Amino acid sequence: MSSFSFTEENYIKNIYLLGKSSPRVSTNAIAKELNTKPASVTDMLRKLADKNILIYEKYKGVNLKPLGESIAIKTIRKQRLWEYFLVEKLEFGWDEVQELAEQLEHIQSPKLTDSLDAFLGFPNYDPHGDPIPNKAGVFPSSLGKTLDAFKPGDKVKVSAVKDSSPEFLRYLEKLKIELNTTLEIQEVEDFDKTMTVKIKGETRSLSQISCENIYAQ
Amino acid sequence: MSSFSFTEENYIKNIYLLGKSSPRVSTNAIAKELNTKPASVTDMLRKLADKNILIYEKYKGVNLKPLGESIAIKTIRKQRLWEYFLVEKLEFGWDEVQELAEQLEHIQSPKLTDSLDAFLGFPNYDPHGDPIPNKAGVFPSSLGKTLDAFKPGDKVKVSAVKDSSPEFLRYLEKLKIELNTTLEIQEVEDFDKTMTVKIKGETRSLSQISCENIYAQ
DNA sequence: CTATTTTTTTAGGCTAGTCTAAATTTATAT
DNA sequence: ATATAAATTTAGACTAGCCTAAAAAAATAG
Repeated sequence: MSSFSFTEENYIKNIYLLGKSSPRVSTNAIAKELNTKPASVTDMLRKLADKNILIYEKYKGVNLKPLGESIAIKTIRKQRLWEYFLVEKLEFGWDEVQELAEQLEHIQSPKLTDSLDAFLGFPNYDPHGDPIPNKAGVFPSSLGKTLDAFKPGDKVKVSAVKDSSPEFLRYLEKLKIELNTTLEIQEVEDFDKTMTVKIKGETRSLSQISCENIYAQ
Repeated sequence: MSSFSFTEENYIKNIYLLGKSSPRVSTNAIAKELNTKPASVTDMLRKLADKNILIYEKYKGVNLKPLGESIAIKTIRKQRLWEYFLVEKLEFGWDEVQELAEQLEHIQSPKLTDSLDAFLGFPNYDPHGDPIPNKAGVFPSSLGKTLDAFKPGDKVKVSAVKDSSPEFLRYLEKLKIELNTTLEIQEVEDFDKTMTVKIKGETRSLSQISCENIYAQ
């Protein structure tokens, strides 16, 4: 069981996140993200390449290999579970948990992560709305996108909710929206993004806030 | 706000704990406790002496100064709160939390510690029965001993409770026992350690379990 | 297409914390 | 009290991770 240092995990996680928006991650981008100098990044990239974490070609940027991706996802899972814990259980503000979660995410113990997950009720999203991968490394976003990402004419199936408070769930019940309900999107109001949808034959409107809290595909 | 590294905190905590059983803590004892070599310990002792954490005389061992003690107590507080969390909330066995708590105890955030304390209900003892210092660094044992440690004839004043569940508190209320109530211990049953005590003129009996949950001095 | 700017790498050096091996001090046993 | 053993310190070296300054490569502008 090779294990990775605090610092290595941090590099790997951030390379993964930067990789989402650009195919090759540059030395400078990493340095900026981690508040270090490009020279230090080069050193670390060499090291991580040797460890089979990523593919590194001089002057060409890097890409994670499967091993690197899996470490990144595990780290992200830990980070987001801790953020959820801090906000939901310890009553931190969602804006003050970042730094702290970045310390907690590097605690080494698979059992801890999974116990925490269970204790929190297997949340799908952290307080910032970012998806929390499950134990197997699968992101819930593979459950679909939030409703506001669709457009008139789309016919979609409800796959999950983001806000799972009793209030919201009761509201959905009233609208006759449940898991696997089919929605036909008819119109989106330019002004406030209110959506008109057809649910089981009935026409309803959903506020932007509601749409952001319903996943469909 | 000078802050201390993971490693420094660990040294300080262990020196404090070793200091409980011997007046001067030796280099070898520290090395054994931390699984390092005596030579490494010497280096660190020098450094900590320079930082005003402890008094170090070559070949004579060390003693913490007040600053060192306060850091040690804060670290112990964190460790024991995390152990409590892991056992009570995440359902770890009391025998598997040591190593993990030693990682968690070095997370830097006073707010985290106090929020965790509140979330856990301000426990006085960790799962191993070791006392958890409060925010001010006071150990609950300085609140007195549990009632079962006293003997017939003793006249004591209630200073705290260990179990602070609503059930237990309600039971105490019924017995007219509150903070600072004076108890006169009359008799202790050999068989099951039931105590007969006089409370505000009335004679009552307290089971062993109750006695173990009442602090007095 | 060449000159300049930007990005990246190399070279060499720093600190924290660790180690081994050797030297020194203290403790112990006769 | 002195010889031996045990504890401790010193000296010198190592690794991880970081830095600055300078060199090299790639991108960009005219």
